[in-house]
Amino acid sequence: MARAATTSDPFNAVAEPRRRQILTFLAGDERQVSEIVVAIGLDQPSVSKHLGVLRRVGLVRVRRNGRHRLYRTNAEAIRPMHEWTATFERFWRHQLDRVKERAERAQAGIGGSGQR
Amino acid sequence: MARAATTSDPFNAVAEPRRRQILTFLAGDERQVSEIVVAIGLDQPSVSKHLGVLRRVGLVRVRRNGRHRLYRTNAEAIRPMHEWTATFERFWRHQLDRVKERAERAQAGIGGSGQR
DNA sequence: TTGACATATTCCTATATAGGAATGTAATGT
DNA sequence: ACATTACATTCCTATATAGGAATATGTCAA
Repeated sequence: MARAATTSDPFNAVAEPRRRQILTFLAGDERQVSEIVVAIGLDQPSVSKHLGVLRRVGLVRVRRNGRHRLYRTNAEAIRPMHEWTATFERFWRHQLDRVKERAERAQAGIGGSGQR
Repeated sequence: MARAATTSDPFNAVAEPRRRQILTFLAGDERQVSEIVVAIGLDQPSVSKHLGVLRRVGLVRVRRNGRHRLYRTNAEAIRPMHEWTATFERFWRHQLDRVKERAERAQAGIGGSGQR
């Protein structure tokens, strides 16, 4: 089997760095495609294709205005990823505590466990 | 250009649902590969390959114990993703506020803006 | 209608999988 | 040494890009 489609879910869509850039750029205000092209530094067709992927998974919303299309990040769609990563928060806090403890033991001259 | 390697960064590594499952499973305790195989329901070689990807991007740590290898999630490596998604938190709060406002206006019988 | 502008879509190709099958390798018991 | 257990790695194939080039579509202006 090949890798899952970039349009299968937000996790796959944001795996591409350019798309993360675009989402950041579109987080605050609506922008037209030509502005995104300038900001990201990719050619227009590539930007449109990335926007297509982001739109299919609901990470951006579009609105037409004359010949322009105004895109904006749909932050709500990022929330599930935030929540998934949040489930690990208590674990990285624990890890930091263990590092701190180890440093304190070293300070006290007790010596390390030697676990590589 | 093809898609970036799954080993290029954590974002690409967690795009695969099975790898997210594995990270969740390994978040609390060390587990040996055979336990992961049972828990995830994939065959052993596939699990080993996923673990290899996760290891290369630093999302898991391994330790040998006799013939077993004990894997554990390295939560610290998930933190950058948590922080990236967190930059959108204020925007989804705004969105929720706007939805709420709209609902309140509708309740008051003022009517919507009609913006589709 | 014709032209210009803004954006989307199609075609093409090199690349990177994900999983299945088969095999390689390290550690332990006898 | 040999069988066994526990994993990792290699080989194979169908699939899905990402970007570049070219083209199509949609909108407004005269």
